[in-house]
Amino acid sequence: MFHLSRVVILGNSSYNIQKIAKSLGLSVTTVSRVISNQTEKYRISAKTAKIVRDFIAIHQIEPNEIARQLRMKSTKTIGLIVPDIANPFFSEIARSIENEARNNGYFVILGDSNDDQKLEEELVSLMQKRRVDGLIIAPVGKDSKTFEQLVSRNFPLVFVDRYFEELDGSYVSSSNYEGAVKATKFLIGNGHRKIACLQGLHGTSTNSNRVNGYLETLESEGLISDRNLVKGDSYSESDGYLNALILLKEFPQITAVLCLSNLIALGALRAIKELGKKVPEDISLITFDDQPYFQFFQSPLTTVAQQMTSIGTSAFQILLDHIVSGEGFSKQKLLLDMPLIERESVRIIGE
Amino acid sequence: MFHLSRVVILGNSSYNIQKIAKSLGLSVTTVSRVISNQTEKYRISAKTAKIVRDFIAIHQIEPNEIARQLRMKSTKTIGLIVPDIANPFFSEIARSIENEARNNGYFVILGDSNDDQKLEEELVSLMQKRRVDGLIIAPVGKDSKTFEQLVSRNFPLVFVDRYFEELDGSYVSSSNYEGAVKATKFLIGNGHRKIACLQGLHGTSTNSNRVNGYLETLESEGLISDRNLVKGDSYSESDGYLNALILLKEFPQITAVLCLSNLIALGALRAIKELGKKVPEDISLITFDDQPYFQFFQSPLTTVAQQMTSIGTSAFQILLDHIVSGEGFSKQKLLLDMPLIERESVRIIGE
DNA sequence: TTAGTTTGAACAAACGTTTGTGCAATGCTT
DNA sequence: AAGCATTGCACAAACGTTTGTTCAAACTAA
Repeated sequence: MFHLSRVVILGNSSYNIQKIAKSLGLSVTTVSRVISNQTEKYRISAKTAKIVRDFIAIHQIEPNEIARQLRMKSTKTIGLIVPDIANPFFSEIARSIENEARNNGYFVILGDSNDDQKLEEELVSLMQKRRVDGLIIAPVGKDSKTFEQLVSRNFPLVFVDRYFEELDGSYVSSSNYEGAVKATKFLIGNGHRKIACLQGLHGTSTNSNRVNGYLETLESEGLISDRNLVKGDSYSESDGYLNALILLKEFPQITAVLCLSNLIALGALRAIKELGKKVPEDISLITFDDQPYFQFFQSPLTTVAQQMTSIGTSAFQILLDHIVSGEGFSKQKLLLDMPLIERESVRIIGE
Repeated sequence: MFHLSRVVILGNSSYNIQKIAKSLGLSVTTVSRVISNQTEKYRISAKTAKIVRDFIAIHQIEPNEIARQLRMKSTKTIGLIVPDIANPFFSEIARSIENEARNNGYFVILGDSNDDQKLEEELVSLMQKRRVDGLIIAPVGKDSKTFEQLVSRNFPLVFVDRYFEELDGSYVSSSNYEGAVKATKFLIGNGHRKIACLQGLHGTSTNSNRVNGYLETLESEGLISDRNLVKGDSYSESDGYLNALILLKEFPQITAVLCLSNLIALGALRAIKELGKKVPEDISLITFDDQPYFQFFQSPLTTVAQQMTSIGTSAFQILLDHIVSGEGFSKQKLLLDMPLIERESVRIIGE
């Protein structure tokens, strides 16, 4: 027999629990129960358990998780769909979700919708096929129809960043209205009267809330709120650039601009530079979404920050809660505080 | 009968192809073959195919992908493990990989190793259990032992960014040596003689290549290469900060510093600022890993750029090649060009 | 009409787990 | 020594697909 049993097999050489069972003269059942630590419940002797465990350790066997998923009807996987994983705002959220997920035994499969509604819908469908246990989505945000069925089926789902008023789904976002109020008041407090706003995607919750906060603050502070000073229709750098250009040419009296995203701010900065103007000497600027590197800018940016890490961990916790409690879960809507971080991009205008 | 068949069932109400078959009075086999577009091969009539397809469309059925994966022994999923998904360098790579993967019918599951070797190893193991078809890993990088078995088993695997000389695995990275040479020559060409280097994790391929490029260029250009001017042991912001502080205090004669990562540069900048010095007036700076926002810095940073998108797409293509060609695959080692992007963080020193 | 061919679909095994239940063998009690 | 409780493990079905093969019905040709 040449001691065949002593041949060393490296790595995961397609061993499965059936082969383990055969090699050890045990039943598949027993092996399975040892692996899943059910030895107590099913009275597997300590001796047998050790034999199995040693064998697995020596041969470095990784039991087939797919089969387990099929049998258990649970994949221990969640889907994460974001509009742009390369945007530090979303990648920071992704990081905290991944961390939280892993610490709770879940995997996350990543989908980048590229801010495209169609693609987003496709990703949702694909992830359903994959039988993810739940979804965390930073939706593109204009249209809730993709998610209606998911929500009405009570499928575990949490929106982050943007959400839908008309949909009774869980979400975690920031108190965007209050954030905008804070920023606008700060500008007014520093003497600014002609304040423009570079907005993001029209019709998204995030955007509406911020724009409303901005407009209503202007009015409550006794200034005129001029819709013409609100421009833009995307959270992107290019949109920020283009509209900053238009805005500053059209209304030279503008002394401050409120940017509704980090990318928009980058675009605005590019436009301002190109026009030969300076921040904050010529134009003051406040933006949403704080980034660590903002402090190193020519003029370190004053920002309204989102608590990305908290958004991520809360979102996962809510999702997990939904997954485990199933039908009995009641939707959670969470709005996190937005601290104003003062740096040097806002000039004080004397009266 | 109350026309029960007309009850509208919304969404994926746990329909599977068995129930479809039963509802339609067909066999599971037939339904499966329609779904997988094998109607030609198995001669399913167009009429039958249409009936099945219509039924699926109406009821919005998503066939169970898990069962398919089990049967097919292929998950159409790859694992992506990076040290820090919140680092724009890695998130950009992640984006291009996700894109490329989706366009080829693959999903990517995300793992953040948090620059921790232990965690990285665990992630690899977990992903093996999940039966990913392949792995793309930006390894922490000090120790190749985690991957030895994977490579010797010829498991589809591509390293990005960092890799291991001693391991015959595929990788996609940048020509780090040449990049460092370019940067160092640029500094010397601008009159700098005392050039320090803030390095990343010691013992990683990326770091060694860059440090060697730096040191050897100093010598080839007739300057003294001083090992004491090379400090640091991590690609992180905090490491950059700490070592910049030490370095600048210890050697006040330094006129330029070469940072081996974007995060290190951020840390160095913080230290320089704290010491009351200015870039480039007091200290010139070049860093690896270009970021779009570098142009807006107090002193727009001159950088040695990596082609993140190309790294990602190439890595996936190589991986796919390995997956489909199986045993017959021959390893690919790819080093992408690193363009030097000149901005304003390097001062010209007169002789 | 008969034999041969083509068409359209079904049977059943397999992928690798988990788990309710059954059943010897052993231990304990009196 | 007999009866009962406990211990330790195995049987077999189920999860939802895919696919080689079989087979009846319909068509074709002579």
